[in-house]
Amino acid sequence: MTVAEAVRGARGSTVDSDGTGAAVRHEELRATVVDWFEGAARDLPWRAADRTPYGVLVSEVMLQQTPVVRVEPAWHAWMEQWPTPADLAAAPTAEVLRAWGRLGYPRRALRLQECARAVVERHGGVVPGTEEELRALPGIGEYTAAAVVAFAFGRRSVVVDTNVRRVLARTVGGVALPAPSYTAAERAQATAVAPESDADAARWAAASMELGALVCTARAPRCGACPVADLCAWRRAGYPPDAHADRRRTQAWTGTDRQARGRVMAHLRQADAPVDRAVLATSWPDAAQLDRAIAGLVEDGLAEQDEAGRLHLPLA
DNA sequence: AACACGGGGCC
DNA sequence: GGCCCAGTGTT
Repeated sequence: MTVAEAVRGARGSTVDSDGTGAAVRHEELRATVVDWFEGAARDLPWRAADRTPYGVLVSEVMLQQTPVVRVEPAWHAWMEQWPTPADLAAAPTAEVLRAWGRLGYPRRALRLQECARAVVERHGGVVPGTEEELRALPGIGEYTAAAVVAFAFGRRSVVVDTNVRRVLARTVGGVALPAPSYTAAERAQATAVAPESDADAARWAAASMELGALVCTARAPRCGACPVADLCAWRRAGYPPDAHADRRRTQAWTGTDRQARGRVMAHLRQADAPVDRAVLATSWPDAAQLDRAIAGLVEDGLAEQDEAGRLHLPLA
């Protein structure tokens, strides 16, 4: 008998302290999703038995807004080149930015190296295991701190990423999608659903994320393959449509300052010597926009100018 | 609370 | 061509 079956069998006798049935539903939801995860979990390298907290941390930072399929090869190369925080801390920043490649949001790479340097300086090169210490590191926010605590250390935390938000919005909230930005109410809901024990909380975190990534997807949810379809509030309500569809704005891309920044970074990554602004101008037609991009990159520490005004990636 | 911040793949 | 992705830091 699986855990979920045991829970379902015991449902009639389960104490329902608040009279709403919420405790029972949470328990059944968790147990069913965790059971499903046992057989459905992807075999990702940062989940391997020989994983390190540093490897988990690197994967989490790379996964901030970048899909798994694009992170996996970059993660392998990164871990081979810099297996420990001390290795990353000692690397030339230009190499770090080149290894980051086209993962996007290169400031994350900068912060990841700053993070490694902080780990060396503050924690003797050992990734800390509490949310408070992790949150104090560059590039580590609420989500990543919770994820490292759960996935690297197996301790309780409330891990809420875009997948978990969607799973809870649907199964518990009964709506198609969560609000455009993360709300305090969602945090409270996620906290209420999270199991008490370290091991159960860590399993639920991984399993609920995986359900959102593989089944309860944003675009075309595979409800026919969902282990919790029969207790999903959204399904029970008849799949009402997204109520904030009008408030979701799509990010412009073509012709934007962001694209100009990306173009300059791509040029600097492949250059083996400082690049003159006139050369960069051949790859971006709008001079004012190019100047803004360059100024922004220098401001962010992603590029530097030599005495002749040529651009290059930060050396150290 | 609202913005800025990459890039690629899929419908 | 719009939408989405294991978010964070700043204003």
